[in-house]
Amino acid sequence: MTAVPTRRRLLDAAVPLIVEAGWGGVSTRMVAERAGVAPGVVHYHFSSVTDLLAEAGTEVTGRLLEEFAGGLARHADLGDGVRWMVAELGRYPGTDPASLLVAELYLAATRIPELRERLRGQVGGFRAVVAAWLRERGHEGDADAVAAVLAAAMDGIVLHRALDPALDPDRLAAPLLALVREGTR
Amino acid sequence: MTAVPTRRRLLDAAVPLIVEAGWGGVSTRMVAERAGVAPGVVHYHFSSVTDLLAEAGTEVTGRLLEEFAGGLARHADLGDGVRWMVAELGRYPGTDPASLLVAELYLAATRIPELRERLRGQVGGFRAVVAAWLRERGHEGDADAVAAVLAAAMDGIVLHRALDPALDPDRLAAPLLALVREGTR
DNA sequence: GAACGCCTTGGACGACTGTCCAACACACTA
DNA sequence: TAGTGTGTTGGACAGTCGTCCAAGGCGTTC
Repeated sequence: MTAVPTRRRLLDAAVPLIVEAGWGGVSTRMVAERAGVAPGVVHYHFSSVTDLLAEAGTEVTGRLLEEFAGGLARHADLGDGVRWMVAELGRYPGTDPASLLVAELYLAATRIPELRERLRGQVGGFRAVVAAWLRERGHEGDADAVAAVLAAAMDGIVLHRALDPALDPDRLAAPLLALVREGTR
Repeated sequence: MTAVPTRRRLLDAAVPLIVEAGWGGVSTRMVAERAGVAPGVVHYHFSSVTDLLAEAGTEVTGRLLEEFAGGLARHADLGDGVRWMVAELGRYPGTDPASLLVAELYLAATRIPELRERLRGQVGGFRAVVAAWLRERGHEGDADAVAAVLAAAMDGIVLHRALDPALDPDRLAAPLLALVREGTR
């Protein structure tokens, strides 16, 4: 059996802690304890706790966005794609770890320029992928704008679902379809 | 001149602090100092700092949503209303105090049930107002669903704009119009 | 075997935290 | 004038925080 490097274990321990305690609630000792190492080791591998959290967080969001973009690519039809997106929304009720992590990162990014830059790149890339997907499937309008609204709506829906679990994603499919269909013939 | 009651001053001091330091970063002494009172006074008027923040925050969000609903009511045409909404979005680049406060509250609500209930009520009420507005202006589809997507998209756009200031709200008007026009004849 | 670099340990440091409370100020009623 | 109640003060309390660092464990190289 190969031992997991300490640095890796710190990153893995940080992610669930951001979700449980919130960005500002994660302490050096918490991460160290969950990773099973001494407290001092955090500052050996990372310049600060914030640095560790930012790296651990964006690692996950990058993976999430890539998976999502990959799933979208598997759908040849605009309607199928949107319906798949709505089904995917069902997996993120807003109170699950992934949704909470993303929300924590968005918020922390407003205060940490370096984190904001990383997230901006990831989200911007995702928007570009969606826009390209729209164009390839026959969208002839302002695909960039539609992609931006679509991406923002997805995040917003997850956020609102966290407040109100009664908000049924399936019912939202029709309006989202209308959004995507605009500009096609 | 009438003196502002201490309780009121604490609430007023708490709001900008949530924005500056983040929900978890606001301390008893911070609020007291900014309000110009002794630290102990916080626990005389509120059962905890969290309680103070929740009350101060929802007071502001309630006012914001009411103003927004009122502004929407002034527009007789669906198109005019959406264009007004987009213009309104320009006032919330995501890094302004109001946007940040709302984001902080959304996130804190995932961990504080009582706050979640209050926010859920406010946002639910707002969705209902938008849905009614849609129906009165001739929307014959699932106005509740459209209102939900519209409200979520607004929040999502603010969030994304915080990451990427280059995201131009004006360009998003067309897709949002398509969203609202679905179901009208 | 000695010397080296990488990694880890566990505690020291000063600063800050939320909460609580005895003491006190002031306006009001009896 | 004495008494009561509301509001305020500033510090005590036990705890946690991020960061740093002397000390030591190892595997590799000379």
